[in-house]
Amino acid sequence: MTTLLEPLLKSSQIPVQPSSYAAVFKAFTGKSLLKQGQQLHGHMFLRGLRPNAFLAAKMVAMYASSGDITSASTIFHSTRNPSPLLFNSIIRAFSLYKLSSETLHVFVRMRYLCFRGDYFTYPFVLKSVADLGFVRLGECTHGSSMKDGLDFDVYVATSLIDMYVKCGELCDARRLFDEMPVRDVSSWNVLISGYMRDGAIDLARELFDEMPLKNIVSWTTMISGYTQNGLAGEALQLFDEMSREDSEVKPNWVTIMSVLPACGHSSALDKGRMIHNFAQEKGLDSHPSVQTALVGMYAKCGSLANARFCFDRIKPNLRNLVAWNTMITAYASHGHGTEAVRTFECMIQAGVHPDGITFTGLLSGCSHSGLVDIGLRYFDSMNSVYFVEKKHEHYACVIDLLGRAGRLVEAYDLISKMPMQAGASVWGSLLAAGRSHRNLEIAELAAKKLFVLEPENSGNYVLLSNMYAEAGMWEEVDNLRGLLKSQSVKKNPGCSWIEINGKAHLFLGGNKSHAQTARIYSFLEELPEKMKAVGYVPDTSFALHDVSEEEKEHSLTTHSQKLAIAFGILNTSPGTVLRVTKNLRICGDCHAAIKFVSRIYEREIIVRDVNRFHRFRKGCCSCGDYW
DNA sequence: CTAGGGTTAG
Repeated sequence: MTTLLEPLLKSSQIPVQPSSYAAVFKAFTGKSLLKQGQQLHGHMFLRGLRPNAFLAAKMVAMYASSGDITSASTIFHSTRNPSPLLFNSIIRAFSLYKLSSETLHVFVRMRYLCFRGDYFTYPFVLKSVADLGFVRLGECTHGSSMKDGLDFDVYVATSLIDMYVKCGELCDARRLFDEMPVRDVSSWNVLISGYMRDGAIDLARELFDEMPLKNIVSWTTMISGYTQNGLAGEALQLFDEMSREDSEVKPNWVTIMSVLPACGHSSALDKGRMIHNFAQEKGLDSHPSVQTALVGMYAKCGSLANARFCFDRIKPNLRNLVAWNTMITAYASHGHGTEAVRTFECMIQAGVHPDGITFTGLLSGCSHSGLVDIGLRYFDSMNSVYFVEKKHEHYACVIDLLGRAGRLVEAYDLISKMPMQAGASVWGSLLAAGRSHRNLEIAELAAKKLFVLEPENSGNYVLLSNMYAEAGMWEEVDNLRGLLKSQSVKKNPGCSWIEINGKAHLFLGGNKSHAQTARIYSFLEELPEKMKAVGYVPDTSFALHDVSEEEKEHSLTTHSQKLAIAFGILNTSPGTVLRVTKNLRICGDCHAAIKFVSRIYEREIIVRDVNRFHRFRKGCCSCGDYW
């Protein structure tokens, strides 16, 4: 491009026609040639040429595409007779920079000057409206597009649907879609995405099945929609379907990035590895966002080493906030607090500014590793050093930090000093702390708040009930059970799953429907004796039943967690690492039992519960019994 | 010119 500029600057017959300049500005647009553009601008200025509206439009486009929105804005504002083209250029520029209110401001002025919007104007204006989420404004814009006779233009109508979707007006979006005379793949995609974001999975699926032509975005929208609605299985199924050889669409990097969290969610390590290999083969693994998604996938599948490996493969200058956050959270969930802290400091060194998510990761990392004072210091520095607002979730982390360490009074004190109303996560942390430090008074206090805040959460009743049971307070246990019934709380059934050779095997507590039930149960029946021989004492306080000690012990042996581990030991060769995932928090008895199992059978067992990872080796757990 | 996106405590 410089070749275009040099002769122009040196030539004795320097162009005087604004249109010549305009042509060169246009040539510079979209090629990050800011320096050359500025040079040309300066040259023009020295020649005393004031840009007309047409030239200004080209300059705006050049500056906007080169990252200098300020200059673009200045040029727009200093042009005296703006044309519709100039308005379109600046509207496009502001909208791309997410300067939504500026976009609308300019659009209003454009209307005031009685210029018609065209199909280059409305999509950008509507995008800004969508970003702001102002339905009323959207309706006005809709009306305006009708007046200009463009409301059924494919682009404009699709943008209108997207706007209604993003403002939460799904019905209006649907009506418009149904009325459209001509639809585009994008029109379908916009609505599908809207339904998915609204959790209307079935409606999304219906449209997807119905649409005449699907492109890669349609497929990816469905996959990420399933993932975000917690339907990992459906996401993976759809991914497989579209990856078949005869499929007319091919996954791209966005698809890969969208499907990886589904592997993470279901702890499908083998599946995740397969997708990683697939991405490598197709050259789709070089994008930093894909690499970040890989870090998250490996971390959630229990493979911290692979997570770190993928993180290191991201080019240092491309490690953005999300990448750092993912790595910090990975260490935190695996109980590697010191590493989380070290990673945080590296991030600061690298000049990346932390956000709220960084601190939830960092603080929970400190919490899981007992780094109480370090955590408290970071909490204090959030506002003052890093200018990150302390939000409710950060208080929840710090209450957890103090609570785990047994500093219950301080934790309670902090709750009373919170600048906002303490919610369920804060009281939940306190309840857990009361439980693990056997402080019935604190636990009762927290539980009472929780019964009001989230009456449907069975976990709270179970936790308190277990504490009553442990203290032999059977009357209170009965009362709680009554309360549980009257509130018609559904007990969230515990389940665990293990992946063997790429296939997931799911176990429910006490369930006997698995094909190998007999083997599993006989394995588990022999287990207590073996464990008792090396010093195990069952902790029956984790069984929520007012029954004899013997029976309690039995129901413990069939916790889903133990079924999955028994199945794993029976179906893998000696020495294979077992990875088990549980939908609830791991119970104390299972935790103790797995420690023994890891020793007796010489296995490394990695357990992921709702909160974190436990890595059992040689009779010890990575959490140091601190969870 | 419109559509799909990786990180969030307990």
